Amino acid sequence: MTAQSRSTATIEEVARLAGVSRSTVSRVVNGSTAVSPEALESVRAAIDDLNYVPNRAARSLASSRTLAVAVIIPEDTHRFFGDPFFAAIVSGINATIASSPYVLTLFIASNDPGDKMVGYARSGSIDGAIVVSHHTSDTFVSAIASAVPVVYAGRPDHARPNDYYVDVDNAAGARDAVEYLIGQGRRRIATIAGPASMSAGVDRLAGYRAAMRSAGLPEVAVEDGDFTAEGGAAAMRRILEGKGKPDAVFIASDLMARGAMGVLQAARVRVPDDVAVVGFDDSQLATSVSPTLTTMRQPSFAQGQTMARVLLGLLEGDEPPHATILPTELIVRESA
Amino acid sequence: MTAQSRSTATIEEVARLAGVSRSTVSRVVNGSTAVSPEALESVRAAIDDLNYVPNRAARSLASSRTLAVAVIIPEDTHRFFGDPFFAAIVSGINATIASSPYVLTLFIASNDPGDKMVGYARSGSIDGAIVVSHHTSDTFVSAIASAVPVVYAGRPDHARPNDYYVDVDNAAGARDAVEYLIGQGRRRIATIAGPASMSAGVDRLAGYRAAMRSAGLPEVAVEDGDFTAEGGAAAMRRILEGKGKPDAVFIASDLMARGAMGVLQAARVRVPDDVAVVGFDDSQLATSVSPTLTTMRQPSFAQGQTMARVLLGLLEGDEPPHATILPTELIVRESA
DNA sequence: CTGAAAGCGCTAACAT
DNA sequence: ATGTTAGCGCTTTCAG
Repeated sequence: MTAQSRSTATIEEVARLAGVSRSTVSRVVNGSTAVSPEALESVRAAIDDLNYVPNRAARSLASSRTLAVAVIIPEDTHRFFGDPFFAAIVSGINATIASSPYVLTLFIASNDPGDKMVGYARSGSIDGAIVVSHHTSDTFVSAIASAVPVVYAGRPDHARPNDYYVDVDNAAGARDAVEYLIGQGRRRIATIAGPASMSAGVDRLAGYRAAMRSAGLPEVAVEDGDFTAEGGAAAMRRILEGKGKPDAVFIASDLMARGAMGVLQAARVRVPDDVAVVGFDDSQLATSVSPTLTTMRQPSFAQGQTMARVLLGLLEGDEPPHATILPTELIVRESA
Repeated sequence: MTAQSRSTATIEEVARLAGVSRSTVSRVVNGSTAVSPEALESVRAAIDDLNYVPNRAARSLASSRTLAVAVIIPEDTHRFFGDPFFAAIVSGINATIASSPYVLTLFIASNDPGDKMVGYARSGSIDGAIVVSHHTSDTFVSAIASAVPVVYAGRPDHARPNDYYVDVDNAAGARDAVEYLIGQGRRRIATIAGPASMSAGVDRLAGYRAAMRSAGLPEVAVEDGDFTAEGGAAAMRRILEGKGKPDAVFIASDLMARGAMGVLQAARVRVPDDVAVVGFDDSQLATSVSPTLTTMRQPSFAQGQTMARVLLGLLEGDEPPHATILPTELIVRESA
């Protein structure tokens, strides 16, 4: 049996059965108020009888809207599924879109030359998109943005004034984390930062610096850990080999923190007794390492929800804020 | 800026610029051979010039195919992202679809009353679907199946003769696992099974029984563990309290095996010295427990690829096999 | 409140 | 090899 053979009733047939015109059926389907109770009733009955579902292509062709939005993830599947950040974000997006008339399609870009996704966006298949990625600089993302309204997760690398994005307050989060360490009496606080090419990396480092500056404390050490466990370990090694022995380290991601804690353990540095450690993300990792990690929680689920809300607003013709910044929250555990 | 304002060129404009008819442009776009080199050239140039992308809705309306397939996951997002099985399956599907002309959209059914997804399938938005779920009995899945060709992951609960599915050889896998234990000299082999409501549970139990029977060994204990860690623990407790002290346990999932091993540990039963344990899945868990788990590996990525291939075949009008069964592989680690 | 009519952008016979 | 001609199923003015 082929797909073609499984045809549904058309609006024409519904109209005939209901004894009205196509227009009236269309009005009922689209919830127009200007329909008499009797017409409404008979149309509804006909729709039920025929099990009618409007053809999406025809509808979209006539109205030039699809009632579909896409989540676009320019990452390979491995990374997508391995990173809890994506899970939380997508769950949030999904939760919000599910209770709207829109349908959500998820697009993972792995192995995709880019053209297929861009073509999809430009072919009028979706009304809008949410782009979730660690590297928003992909050229094809801007090709999509020129075709449909786009909302980004996190501040885009080269954010333009009319971009829309939802970010967590990385700078404030980092500052709070460092201030917590200071409040604990720590004075020689180092940091392991994310890459300068990512806004989260930049902002978290800025937060660290702000906190240190306003407390009048010197920056003991600043090392780049590349947001990976290995990078975090290497950075920690460099810090230990340096002269400024720290009594605390603010580490810009849990993954890097795990790497760093391995190095501390190997060097027989006690956490938190000798060196306190604060991470960032509050991923599952935070509770699976030992000692458990004190870390800044990112509201990723809420971020997803918010992005969806912004996009839906955009599609309704509202004027949502271009930037929405969500607060973070310190989760205190054993490491600091 | 609204979506409507971002219009693309139409086939009409391309035709005019190229100095040919719409039909010729359509032929070029669709790769028909019956086009003269000159026409082909000028059409291509015009397409480039105008940055033309065919409108998907119009195309789909005229041809009644969408060049889109969906992966449908009737699970909540939490479960979807938490279970590595889905990650592997979806990656496999994605890998195969990516190198086809089809576009893949992922549909997670959480919070969905079902109607939206069914409507989507019935509205002619997709040419076919792959259903990946732990519980294939959802009624709305059959509603989808009546609208477009569907391929299932795993044998459906009440498989009908013209269903298409790709499964792993659960029975053979279980038998091999038990035979491995027998080969190790184990004689008093118990099993913790999955629920009788799931084909994987049924088939793995059948495999255990077949192996025991043909070795002439008695079934020491058969307990249901419900495919959860807690269920596995409870089942193990029941086994330990029973009279037939086992020297090995075949456990139908890694998750249950983890629960069971916790109980063994608490009861000071040494693994594998006192009791050997073999799991099923080869999930990440298998290497994160101690001792590491000997387990049957499921080829989930390949299963995804195969399902995609079957679906594409179906859409091409081929007649792929209704059932495809993939072999499993024993991964020997420390627990047996 | 309702119907008639004109497309939306494309494909697919059918001619030529 | 190419153009002409009907639609695909729906929305949307525009009359009435």
